[in-house]
Amino acid sequence: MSRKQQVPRPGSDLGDDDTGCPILHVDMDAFFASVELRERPELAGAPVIIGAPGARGVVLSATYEARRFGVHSAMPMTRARRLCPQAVIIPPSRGKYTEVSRRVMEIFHEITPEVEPIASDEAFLDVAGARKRLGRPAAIAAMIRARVAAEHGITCSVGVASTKFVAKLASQHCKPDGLLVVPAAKAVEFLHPLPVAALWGVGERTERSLARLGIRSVGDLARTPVETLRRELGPAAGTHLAALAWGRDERRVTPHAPDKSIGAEETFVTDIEDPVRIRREILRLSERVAARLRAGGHAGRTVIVKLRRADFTTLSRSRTLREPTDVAQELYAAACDLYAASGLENTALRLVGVRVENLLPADEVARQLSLGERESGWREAERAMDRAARRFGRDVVLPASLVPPPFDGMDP
DNA sequence: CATCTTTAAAAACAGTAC
DNA sequence: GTAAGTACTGTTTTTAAA
Repeated sequence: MSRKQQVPRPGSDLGDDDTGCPILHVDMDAFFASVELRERPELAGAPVIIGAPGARGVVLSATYEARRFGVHSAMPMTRARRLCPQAVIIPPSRGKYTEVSRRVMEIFHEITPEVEPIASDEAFLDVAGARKRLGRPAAIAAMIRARVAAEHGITCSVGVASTKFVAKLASQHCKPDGLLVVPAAKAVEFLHPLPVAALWGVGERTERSLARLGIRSVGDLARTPVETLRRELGPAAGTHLAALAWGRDERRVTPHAPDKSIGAEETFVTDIEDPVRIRREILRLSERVAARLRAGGHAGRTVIVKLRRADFTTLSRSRTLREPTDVAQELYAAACDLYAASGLENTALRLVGVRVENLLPADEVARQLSLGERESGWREAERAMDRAARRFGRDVVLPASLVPPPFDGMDP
């Protein structure tokens, strides 16, 4: 669900020679909206927006009919409604999209194990090894599109190229419901007319930096000395973009990289100033993060608290623990200290978040702890909570401070 | 003894992606 | 008057160690 604007269609025909183009980028079209439309066929052809209908939400997905009004992903819902008042608004059903995503990815895995998911609605495939069994890359791409449409009732677009980022640009270019091969020999010709913002990694800020240098197209970028780019954008980004501008991209398709951090955050319906309530939210988030750490067999050493003021300015504070943990109470303790030290205990906040980095396998922690140090007992308590939650459902097991007060008819 | 240098790790932040 | 949630990479700054 890229929020970048569609670029104009290519002026020239690139041909369809897929020799040396083993990389596929598959991207569902308006994914969440398309999934919803399967159950609401009467809405086909209508502007539909997926997003929380209440306050403070953003657009998660929009049909092409809605996009014609200027609506796009990540846009504040209030603005989207104003741009397109007649749009049908559907609240998101995360689980549904995850399930469709999983099954679409299964199709990819039938083709090759070389699948790199980028998000629930897109993935890279390296089909070099499937050549003998399934045919040329372009044929495989067409087969994927046909199967996804037939088996799941949604359309997708596929880019075929010799490198990841050109494949990605190709799928963007032919969307929706398209297939585009960018022959290896035509990559530069394809790239140079594109606006720099089309490149993966060039967002709003980078685009503005480049515009100050008079760089608007990828061709402009290619003609700019690497030194200039490195100075302006930093060594890493400068070097990287200079290579991309000439179609050079060494990155391989790499399946399932393990998580490097796990976190949870939430924006309040209305801003909260009361530190007691903030701490209660921090506890909730700590519970969620710890449960996910344990479910994945991780423990983490660095706890990060994210705080966003009413005016949207955001700060983060972090602390590295002596020992990694997967225990909510320990995350909570560290997070509360960080919150207290932030000096924002009497400031209205619109968002808090808790995140854990420096992950490692939890069994190593257990082994280390058995060599001497003893722990608080919270770990076992929380493991018991995990088990109870699996038996009886989430939300039946809560820390006392998160149990809603009983309604006795007297409390307002 | 105090200070300077280099390196490493941690912390804070910025930017980007979907 | 708007602006989710989750996660990654890279940069700058700070702190610690050597």
